[in-house]
Amino acid sequence: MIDTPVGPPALATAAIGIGAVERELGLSKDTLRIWERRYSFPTPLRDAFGERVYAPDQVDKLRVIKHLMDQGMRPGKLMHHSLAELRDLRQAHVSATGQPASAECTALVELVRAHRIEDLRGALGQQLLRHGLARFVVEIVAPLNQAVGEAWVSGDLKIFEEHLYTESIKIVLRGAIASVPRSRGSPRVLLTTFPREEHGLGLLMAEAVLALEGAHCVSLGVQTPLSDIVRAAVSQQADIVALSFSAAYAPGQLLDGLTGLRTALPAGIEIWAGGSAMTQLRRPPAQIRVIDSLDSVGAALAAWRLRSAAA
Amino acid sequence: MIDTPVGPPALATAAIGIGAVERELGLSKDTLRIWERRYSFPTPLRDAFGERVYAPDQVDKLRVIKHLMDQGMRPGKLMHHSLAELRDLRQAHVSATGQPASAECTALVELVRAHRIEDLRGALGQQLLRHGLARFVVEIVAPLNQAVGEAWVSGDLKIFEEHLYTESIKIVLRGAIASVPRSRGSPRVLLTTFPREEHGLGLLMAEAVLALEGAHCVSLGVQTPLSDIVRAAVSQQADIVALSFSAAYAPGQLLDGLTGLRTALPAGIEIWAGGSAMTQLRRPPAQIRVIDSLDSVGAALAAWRLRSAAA
DNA sequence: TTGCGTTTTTGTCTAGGTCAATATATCATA
DNA sequence: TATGATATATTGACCTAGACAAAAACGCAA
Repeated sequence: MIDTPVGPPALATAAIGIGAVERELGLSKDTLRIWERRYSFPTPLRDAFGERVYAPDQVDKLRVIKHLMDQGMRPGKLMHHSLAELRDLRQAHVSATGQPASAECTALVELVRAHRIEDLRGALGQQLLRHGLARFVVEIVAPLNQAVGEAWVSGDLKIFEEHLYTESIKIVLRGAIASVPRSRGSPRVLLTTFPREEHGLGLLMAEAVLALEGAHCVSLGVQTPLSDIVRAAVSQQADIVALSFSAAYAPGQLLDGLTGLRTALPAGIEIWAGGSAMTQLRRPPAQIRVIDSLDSVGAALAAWRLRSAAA
Repeated sequence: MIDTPVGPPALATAAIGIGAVERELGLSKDTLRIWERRYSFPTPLRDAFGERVYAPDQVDKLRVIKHLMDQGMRPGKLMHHSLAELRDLRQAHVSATGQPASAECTALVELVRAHRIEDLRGALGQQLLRHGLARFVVEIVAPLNQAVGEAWVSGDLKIFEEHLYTESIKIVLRGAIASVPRSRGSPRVLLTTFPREEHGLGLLMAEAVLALEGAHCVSLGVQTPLSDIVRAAVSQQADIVALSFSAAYAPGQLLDGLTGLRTALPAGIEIWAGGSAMTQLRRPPAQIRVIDSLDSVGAALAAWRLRSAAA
């Protein structure tokens, strides 16, 4: 049987409007227009009504630019490079900062690439059993996320493959969390993300580690407005509010949000913040516990319990 | 122990900028500005820099307006009414279209309101056992969603309470789905939502019913770009692509998206679309199966199997 | 190194205009 | 009385172009 090429040419090669780019890349219309004015990129064509129409390759380049900006680079430096040069830049950045992927990791990414999700879930479950939940999260899931994210930007993985991967991880983690005996213990931790932050995987990883360490977790899911985080923390008698920020989260909103939350939240409730956006912060705000890595959650919890016992 | 008023005055009463309103309500800046010009509402104050600042009560009114528009009403008719009048309008609309909430439903909403999420989860689990998964989804979860949504718009429930509710339902449903023996059966169904549609609860409900009926479900989670839906459907050898649209989904984008997807997708793969946005459509696009209610999923599946056997 | 002004960069906001798509109202026809 | 076509009104997405605060980078002193 011949593997007929079934790709959706009409969609994949179709040029798209400014609204579609905004939705797909998360770059506002204002931003797209002003880049065009300032940097002469992108250079969208115009349709019969004079409206901007972005070619697929420009969208690809914009995607890479967005990714590099999420890593802390600035648009002015990126805009004039070619797509190939940008890929090199990214490569250099990755090899400078990240550690090489483990063999297990590579094998799992291979399963994603082959769309063998049944096998992927099986393999994940196996790794979970082999390493235990804590090490599974820290040593397998975290680097795997990294690797899949990288592969996506370099075009090795399509979005749907990333979705398949994410869903699989979520299923495995949720299953594991559900099987941790539900402790009524302390501290009580409220987990959520700020508005605009729709990545819930980090949250789930944190919940897994916290639950395993005997904390009482209540998750609100993603995108809770600040005032509601406060209300929820009070009503649930939380000791800690745990927040997760992915790399794409705007640093300005992050700091404003955290300081605002700190002010609004009763002093007795701690704020723990983690995720890649936190590690890039030059100066984390006062009164916030930054969780650099899921490794350190256990220690942080132990410290909290000591403080709590002393008080 | 006295229940001290701990509300976050600084946050709750704070006026917000146009960008914040856009994020919170999903009304674009363009729309907010043009409403102001055309209808003299909203009437934001200006800060020291001449930028729009929306008072909390206007945001409330905008929220209700948005909700009524999602029900099919038009902005021009709504804008000049007071908040109280809008609430009456909504009430009238609800009593005209919806069926009254069952006793079980009311009791569960009460648990949400009281923030007794442990009890809520217990009660949900109990209902699940009592009714079985299919009837639980159709007779409990669906009306409950409705009731919670209504309560949120009328201000009876805060967002965080809705989040607590949603998370609880998701946990219960996911647990149930995981316990359905994973069939390698047919049809193979790919579940997801379009970009901009971030409500995954409907998807989960559909997955529960489908899985129970012996379909092989693969969920991509929410917000998959069209071209990736096509790629995923092909790579996973899906027979059916199932999509969910909440009330807020823009009808224009919905139709464009569905027809675009229909064109791009191989003819052998069916598209099933459900959710409240679908029921409001005057004329559903051709070649799309509209699922009016989760009730009808069983029948639709049976029909598919008949067609499939005949072919 | 750290801290503090200065300059550059950057994105969000302002205003008001255009226009296709959609919904509604009106009228004609079977 | 329905159905269908046509005119009119409504609506929001897009346009240009300018202003300006916040953030980052730079230079320099302690």
